Amino acid sequence: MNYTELAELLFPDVTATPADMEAKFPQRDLPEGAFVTRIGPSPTGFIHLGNLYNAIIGERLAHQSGGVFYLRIEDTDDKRRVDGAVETILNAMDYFGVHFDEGATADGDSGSYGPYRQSERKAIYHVFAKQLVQEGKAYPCFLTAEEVDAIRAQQTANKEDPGIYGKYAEKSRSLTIEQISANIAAGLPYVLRYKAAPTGKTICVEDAIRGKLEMPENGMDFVLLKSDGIPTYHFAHVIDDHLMRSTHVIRGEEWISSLPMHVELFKVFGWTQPVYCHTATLMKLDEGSKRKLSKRKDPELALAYYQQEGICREAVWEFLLTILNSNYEEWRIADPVSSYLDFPYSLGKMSHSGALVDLDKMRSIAKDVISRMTAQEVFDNWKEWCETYAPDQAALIAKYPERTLAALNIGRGVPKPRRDLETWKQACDFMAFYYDETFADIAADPMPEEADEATRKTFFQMYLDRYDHADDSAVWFDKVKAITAELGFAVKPKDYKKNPDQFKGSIVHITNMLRIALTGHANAPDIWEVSHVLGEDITRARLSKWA
RNA sequence: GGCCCGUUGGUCAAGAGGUCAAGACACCGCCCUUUCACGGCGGAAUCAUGGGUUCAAUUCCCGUACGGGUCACCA
Repeated sequence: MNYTELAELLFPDVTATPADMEAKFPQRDLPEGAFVTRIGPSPTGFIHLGNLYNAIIGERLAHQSGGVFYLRIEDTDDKRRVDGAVETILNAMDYFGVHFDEGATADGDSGSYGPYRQSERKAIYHVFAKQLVQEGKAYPCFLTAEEVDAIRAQQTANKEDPGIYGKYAEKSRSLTIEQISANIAAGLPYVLRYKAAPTGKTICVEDAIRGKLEMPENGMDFVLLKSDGIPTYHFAHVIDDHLMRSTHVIRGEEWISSLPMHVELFKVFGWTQPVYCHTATLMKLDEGSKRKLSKRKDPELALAYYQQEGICREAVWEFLLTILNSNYEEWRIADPVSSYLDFPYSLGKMSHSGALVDLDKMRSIAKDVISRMTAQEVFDNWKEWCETYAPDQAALIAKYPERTLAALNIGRGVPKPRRDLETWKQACDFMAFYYDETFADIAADPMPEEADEATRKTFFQMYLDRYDHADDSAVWFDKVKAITAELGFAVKPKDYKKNPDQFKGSIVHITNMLRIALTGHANAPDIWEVSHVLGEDITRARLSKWA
């Protein structure tokens, strides 16, 4: 077989050479130790936590080292392509603050190693496919889907490894150039397969996360180019990451089993392999056992979920960082003010096993994140979220901007800020009592039983009689204490606890009544502060209902 | 089924051949407190399992179980 002739027959239009490609996409001029990383999502219209998880690793490694982080769209599968999916990816990454130095954009590319959509790189792949054919390392295969299925069925029946290899590849491998030529002339579709030459050895790859990975070398005549001339993931990955000069390939552990194919291709091309970083799968606790997060069953897998719930981007980042690097939490405790971007992320601290996505923990982190913001930051972020997801709330915020800001300021800016707010969605519920429009809808907590109805009425009358909106917090509280004593309640909760028979209740119950009347909740911020945010009219109106 | 990856409390996890096996979230109790929150103190709770190697193994090796992945002209 004359391979040069075959290569010309298969790729008559390809005139560029691998050397041309090397020249066109030269080594990057980057400082020593700079990482070049990427994410390569498929535009299926669904972008999930795992995408963000890997994106954060790549982004951190690249940007911490003065390297490059880029976006490549892996759209080699026509059937799964969804219109607008690239925008979805871009929007989600932007929302979560993941920025690319180069790569696909909504309507094109930015950067000099493109195109960054695999569907637009056909000519590049064909240069290397042609090279492989020329060297006798790839060949056309005219097997139909039915024939391949039949082979697999037979292999399964014989308990053999499925696939096209060895004797099962013989039929295609032994085609003469005349037969191939005739087939092509007849318009028969074919794929280009890699011609495996297994030696029975074991390959060994040093994974940056997992350490040494050992497995049998590739023995399959796997597909390089599909019948439409578009490459499979395997071929595209090797060509792209080489030509785009990726130094590190960060991808999910589901790729470990195809590593032999990739290693083989890097070897036959004579290229140095990037460093592989295979990440653990994100898991979920379901009925007591761990399982992979599922697109169908687990809404929290989709990034859109976090946007809809209003979990702020920093919280998602910090949560992911805590499961990404085991020392992140300690770092954060030691340094509660710095941005998470200041954390020195490292591959060595990554876990090998699948982390469970614990929404409780994420909420706890979200509380911390929001508690560290200024009132104005909370105001802006919350309002922005409401504008898309809660228009009624957005209208209220717009109607009462000062009151809202003042409310958000309660217990904030102090060393130990309140942690009332966890998500923007939850903020709508929490903040409802600040607006008469939504206060009415709150299912109020029950008044404490320690005060019977008569006592309660008396209390509110006394309170309103003596209430002076101008009182400062100390004067105001002295009045509360005076009423408490007059009504036969203990001013110090401890006294009531020690001698429950001597008192009707304690000041706890008194303030509870106030709080519930004012906010509907037994759990709410400081009463004096709330009163002053609401203003005298609203305060008196709400309390009068109980007098 | 073959090949591969993994397994430290409920969860995230640190850890080293000899430790009282960190820390965080959640939980429970107490304290502080005008509620809540915050904070403080304390508690319960873990090395999947069976064999080796070793003076000593949760840590190293082998097997088993369990979980996961993968075996496409999908990524």
